[in-house]
Amino acid sequence: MTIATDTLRRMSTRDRLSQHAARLFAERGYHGTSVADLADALGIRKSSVYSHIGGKEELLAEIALAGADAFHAALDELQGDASPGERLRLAMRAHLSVVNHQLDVATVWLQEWRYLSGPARERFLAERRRYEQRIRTLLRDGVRSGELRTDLDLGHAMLAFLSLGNWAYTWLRQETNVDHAADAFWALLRDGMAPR
Amino acid sequence: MTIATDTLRRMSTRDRLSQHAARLFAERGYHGTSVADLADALGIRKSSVYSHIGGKEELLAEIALAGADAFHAALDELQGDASPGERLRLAMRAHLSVVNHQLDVATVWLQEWRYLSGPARERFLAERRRYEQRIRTLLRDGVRSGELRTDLDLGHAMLAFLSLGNWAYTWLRQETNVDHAADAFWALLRDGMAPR
DNA sequence: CCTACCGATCGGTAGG
DNA sequence: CCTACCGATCGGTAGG
Repeated sequence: MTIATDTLRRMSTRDRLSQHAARLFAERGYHGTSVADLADALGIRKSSVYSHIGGKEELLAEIALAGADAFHAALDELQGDASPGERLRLAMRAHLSVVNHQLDVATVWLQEWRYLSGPARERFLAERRRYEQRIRTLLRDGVRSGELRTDLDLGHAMLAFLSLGNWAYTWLRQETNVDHAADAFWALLRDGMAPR
Repeated sequence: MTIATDTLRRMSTRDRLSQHAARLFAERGYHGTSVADLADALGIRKSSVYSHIGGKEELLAEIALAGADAFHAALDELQGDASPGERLRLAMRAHLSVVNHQLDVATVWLQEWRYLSGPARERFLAERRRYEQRIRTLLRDGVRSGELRTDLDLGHAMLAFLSLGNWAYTWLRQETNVDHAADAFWALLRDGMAPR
């Protein structure tokens, strides 16, 4: 997400550090971004960055978990009274919306997390598994309601759903109408490419 | 692809260098892999690596273009006498087969290419566009044959097909039956998740 | 948030 | 493929 200059000025140095770190990790990769690059983005000395963080990997962990928060929060807002099929359409909208509006954080969540180690890595993987389970549950509910076929393989269906949602970080652009794209993707997954 | 030790011994140093570079770039990322890491993998000194390459980025370019070769070659082997719908099923098999059997090269092709610069980057992007066009043509042929719906959005359909194929590098494992997974994916894309 | 500094490592070259 | 070496940069610390 692009942040206006006056908004950045009002943010705390710590928050600006996270913003810039997400952007640079997404653009150049975690290993392609130095602490000096982060300091330059903030207009301070490299050593001063360590007044705000314990180490570089701490930033990576924070951003990866911010990605977890964003994707889970988007699912939380789904209408509980909509049909399961409808909720799946809205889930695709929610997912693509996070990818589009928080592309930096989403890119770290999708790609750079692999450089995490220790407990932060375990926490990340747990959040990702939980997200996958939530999508799987929505699909299962769709089968139960009769909107999806009874012989649907939930594992493959979940992988397909998330493949469409996740790979979007490679081609989504600011000007893309994400709701339109999400509806088209869900319609494709639901109805298939063959004539009905 | 895992290479047997005796096979590695029979390969030229240059070829072993490419093998190890693909593996390390895929595992640790391009910026997370040093020339010293490559030298260690070969059991030689860092400076000796430069007897074989002009620079680190040259290896990245070579591996990324090897990915292009692998994906295009897999498509080349498609049966021309099969129906377009059947060719799409085989194209998904071909794509997943490359991802599974050349996971290192595929990972560089899918992820690490973004650290390419200059002409190598342009060549990569041209190959990727050409690959996307080949998939799009297969889909168009499917519409023409009547196997796919006439109102199919070829852009979204191509993105969906490649999303399933590309994201597979994150979850495919050696023991996965890729032909089975590819057939399941293509059946899902063709018939959809809703009952027919 | 600064100056000053640390040992280790970076990609790469010279010359054999 | 080696020894020896280059200047630049790495993540990080001490002490103010």
